[in-house]
Amino acid sequence: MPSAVPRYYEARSRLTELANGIPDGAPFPSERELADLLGMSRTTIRKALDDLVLQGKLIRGAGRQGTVVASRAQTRRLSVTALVNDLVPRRTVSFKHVGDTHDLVHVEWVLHADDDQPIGLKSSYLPAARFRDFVERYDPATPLRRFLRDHYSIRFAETHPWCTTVLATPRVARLLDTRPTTPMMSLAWVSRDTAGVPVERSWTALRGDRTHLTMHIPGGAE
Amino acid sequence: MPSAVPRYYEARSRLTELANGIPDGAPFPSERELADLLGMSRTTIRKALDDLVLQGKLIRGAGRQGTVVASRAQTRRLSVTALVNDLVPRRTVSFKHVGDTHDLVHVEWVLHADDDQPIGLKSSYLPAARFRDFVERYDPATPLRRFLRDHYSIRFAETHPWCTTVLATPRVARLLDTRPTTPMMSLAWVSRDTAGVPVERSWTALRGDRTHLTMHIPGGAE
DNA sequence: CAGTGGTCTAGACCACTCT
DNA sequence: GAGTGGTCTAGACCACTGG
Repeated sequence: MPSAVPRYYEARSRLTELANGIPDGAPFPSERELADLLGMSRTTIRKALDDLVLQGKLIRGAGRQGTVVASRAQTRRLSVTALVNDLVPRRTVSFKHVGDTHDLVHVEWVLHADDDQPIGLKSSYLPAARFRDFVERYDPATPLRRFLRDHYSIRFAETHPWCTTVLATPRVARLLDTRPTTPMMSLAWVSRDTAGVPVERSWTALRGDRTHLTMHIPGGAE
Repeated sequence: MPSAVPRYYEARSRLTELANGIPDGAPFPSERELADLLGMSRTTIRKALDDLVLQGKLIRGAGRQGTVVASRAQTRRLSVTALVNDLVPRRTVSFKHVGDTHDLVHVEWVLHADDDQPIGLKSSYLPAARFRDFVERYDPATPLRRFLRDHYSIRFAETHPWCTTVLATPRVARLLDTRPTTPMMSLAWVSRDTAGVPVERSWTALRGDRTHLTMHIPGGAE
């Protein structure tokens, strides 16, 4: 544990102030300029910038685009219940049988914010034996659980999703147009029918810097 | 966007395999050894190691301690409902009046896993005017909302917590014995009484690599 | 083409901890 | 004292994007 405050902490503070004084969407000084300005190496500046990017304050662009101050209020509020029950994604990534013996159906969606920015990835697995013709019959514009209820008469028991943080894998990062080490929220669950049999297993990765996950706790008792 | 796969991705894959082959708690090779072994610079190795540390697979120790493979199953399942309603933390950090005019009471707890590792920080604010003598009367071993119900006859309406990811601030990192840029889950809520008046505002930061937040979605309808 | 961010190297010094 | 992780530097090359 270092006793003195690292230089990139100081850099981070000063760059945060700097970013706050620059309008949303306006260009941020280049890394080489900042290194010169603060009298630090570009490596140290980059370490400080990494934090601001992870916080969602800055957006780095490729090539001549440079770094830009992020627009505020890009975060989307997303309800856990809606995510599990009746989410309608805008784009389907894949849709096929998987598994060594083709015993699972896999559906994958990219979730978008209102401004069309990709903010998450949802992946669901179903047992193929129980849902014959699923691939042919399913319309991705229908919420998955509603479809299962209406076309396969599934009645769902209560669900217990769990949430944690993960780092974006290279594949997820590519699909969501973000960097491979962006912290993300991971929300996973197993849907069971009223008999307790697993019906669907899903896993969702959400960009932590763009998403607020909302939930519900009943009042009254206790 | 680079076309070729960066070397630290390859390093990360190989180091992940390496870590999986080493027993929990056993020492990991030093960064200089690994740089030599994989034929990469220590900087590149460190970048790969950073990811494994953030994932919770490795733990870095100071001085001669070196890097160590983390023990599995250190993650704690924590229910959102329990966190809001009847959490009993093991240690209280502070407990005082705050605000410019001393109009708020602030209580802060460190949350521990079963093995005494700190995994989170909970911070609650109450209006001092409504809860006179709170500081004198409150016993931190009692769940906050139960105390408010029993001693101030508060009846709570439903609560809507929201969750997102944040980076640990230096202060939080120090309290939780982690590094200042560790990704954490942030869970916040406002408790209201049945009249809709805000009673308590709370904010919880949880180590993402040590915590699974569980929630509940009713079955049946829809 | 010039300038950007992304990656990578080979050094260096420090505070720290174990033996 | 020896070796560790934490920090920092001054360079370098690359793929990419805009004018």
